[in-house]
Amino acid sequence: MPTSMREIAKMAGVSVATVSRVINGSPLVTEETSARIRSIIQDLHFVPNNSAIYLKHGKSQIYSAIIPDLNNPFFMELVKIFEGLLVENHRELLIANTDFRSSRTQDSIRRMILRRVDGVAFLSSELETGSIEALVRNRIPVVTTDHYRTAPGTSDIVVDFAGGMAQIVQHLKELGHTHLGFIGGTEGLATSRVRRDSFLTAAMQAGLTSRKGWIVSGNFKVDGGDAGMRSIFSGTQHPTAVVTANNLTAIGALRAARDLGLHVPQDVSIAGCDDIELADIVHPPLTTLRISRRQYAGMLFDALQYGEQDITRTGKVFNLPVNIVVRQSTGPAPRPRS
Amino acid sequence: MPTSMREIAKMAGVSVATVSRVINGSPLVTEETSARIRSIIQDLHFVPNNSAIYLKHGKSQIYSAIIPDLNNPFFMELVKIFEGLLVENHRELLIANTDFRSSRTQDSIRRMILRRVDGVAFLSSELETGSIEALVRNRIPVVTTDHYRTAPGTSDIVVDFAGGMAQIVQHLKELGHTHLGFIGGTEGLATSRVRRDSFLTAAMQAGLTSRKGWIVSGNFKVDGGDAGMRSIFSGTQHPTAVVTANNLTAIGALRAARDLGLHVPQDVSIAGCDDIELADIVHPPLTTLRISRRQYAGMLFDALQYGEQDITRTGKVFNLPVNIVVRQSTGPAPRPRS
DNA sequence: CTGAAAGCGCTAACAA
DNA sequence: TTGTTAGCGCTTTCAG
Repeated sequence: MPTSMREIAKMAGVSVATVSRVINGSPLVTEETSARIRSIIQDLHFVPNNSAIYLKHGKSQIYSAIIPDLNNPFFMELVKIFEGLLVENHRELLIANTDFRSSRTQDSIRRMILRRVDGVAFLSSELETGSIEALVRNRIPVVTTDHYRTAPGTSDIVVDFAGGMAQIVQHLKELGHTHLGFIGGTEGLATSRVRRDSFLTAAMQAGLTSRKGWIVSGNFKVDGGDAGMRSIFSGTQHPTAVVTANNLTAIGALRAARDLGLHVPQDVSIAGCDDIELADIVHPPLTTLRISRRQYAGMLFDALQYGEQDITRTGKVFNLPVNIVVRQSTGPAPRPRS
Repeated sequence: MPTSMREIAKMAGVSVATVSRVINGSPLVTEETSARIRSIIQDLHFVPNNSAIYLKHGKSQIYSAIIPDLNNPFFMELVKIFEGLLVENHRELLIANTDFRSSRTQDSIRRMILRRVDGVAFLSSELETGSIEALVRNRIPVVTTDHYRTAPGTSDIVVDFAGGMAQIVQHLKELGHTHLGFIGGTEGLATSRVRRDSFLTAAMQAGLTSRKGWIVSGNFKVDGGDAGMRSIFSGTQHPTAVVTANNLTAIGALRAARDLGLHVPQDVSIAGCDDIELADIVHPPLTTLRISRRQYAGMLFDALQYGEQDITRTGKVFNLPVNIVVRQSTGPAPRPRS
């Protein structure tokens, strides 16, 4: 049995209360007794039981992140930074991967309530509002991403895709592109719709054209980007630049382009979203929208803290800016071939 | 305040014990009372407090993984599978990223003891034995990787680099390569030494040659692979094939090769270790050693379970096989140019 | 400055 | 079949 405070109290010939005071640095203990107790704690490698402490205060000091796809480097970089931030703030991170499956999301939520975590960060938008209510009812604050709604105890982080897509389109326009394609995210997700609409709006405002067969859906993964690219290039007319909903999609598009004998960026330019470290590992390095993971993680934390202070208060909306990073997957538009 | 069993007991006009029985599916409750209680639980969305349960029987049902580099896709894939496995087995996963820093490892260990996790999986070998003892002393089982030692409560997973390197070297030999280079892991880590020694032994046994300047250290990251490759090719004589300590290193080597104007695999073959999904995203797709993440995760779990059963029992050694996956980064040896 | 005691939410004897 | 009760390890009044 791991040692308990009682045992060390007995050894020191004091009460558990005194031991507790020493551990918590209370000033009302003689330096002498304090020193004696501390040395015993050292000898026994005693570490207090956190669950008992929690049971006392009703806080677990654990936050949880519910993630759609841990294989996506963007999420893992985010998780890494978020974890670091939590540790700095004396909290722990519990992770739950949902594999894009709603059933696993539901299950994760239940587990988080069971664990009495102090907050839940959803890194995906694909969730029914009902699930969130169950958390808030249990006084667990929530922060969502691109959910486009707030509620008591529930904040939302909104990624500025409108601004980002405008930057990408502008960049492509300056390179002389006029015909653009777009490989979106998974059909049916709010975030997919916003990314696509942002792209379409930006293209329209820039006076660039696209057409039906050039706007396809993907799945936020490499194979979806690959398939999307092949679909776009299956017709007789092709765009000179393709924008994708995220970087994994762009990587797939890049691979398909190579297989189709297209040179990037000479024959076709490709631009992604969600900069990831790997973006400058693939060849050619990807032009992409960069979302600061640090800023994102900071917002997640702030939002959860805000909710913790008063769970009945309606959450805040955090705006997450994005910036284009130009690398080598975009270049001057080729002569139109059609 | 989240509802407690007492309140729902009061509402149902029964004792907390009965409520507890219903929740735990005890057969000794009238179907009638049981139904009434269940319906109240439903209405109030009551979820029992796990910390109290833990406090009762001394298990947190949480395992933790201590990871050197969450940015390494290999670890992330492993974490994802491990998390899935734990959830299936009614446990949760707490993660701690150490960024290869010993101080962060120490800190993580302390936190895990504080949390009274039921087991700790070290995904890196870089740790002092002392740290592990602190865990075992607190009755927390441990599993290490490539630590090459076991102790009470401490199992070890040994990756079969010897066999893997032999496969790689054999493959290169069949392609006609005779002069090999090697970019290792971080200087000073046991796992780096083993990978390098395995390579050297395999090369020697195959009768292939290497030389001092062709055996360099890296850091298990992309930049280390890049630097290592440049170092190897800075001399006047060059190997025709380079083996790396992991895939991130191989990706860096690939990038350096491209910058140096070397074609892969025409001018130089490159082979990695630790297959990761991204291995077939880079171009050319990497020839590499595949370590089954599923098998690895299963071993971690089994080892921890084994330790939980009897913490005083000396841990087991698990052997993790690896297999070469031939892709396109290796090819026939070019004519020797020296 | 220190101790006694209550209680956080739950489980598991032991009684009834 | 159900209730009573004693803790699990800790914090925190309230008394000394």
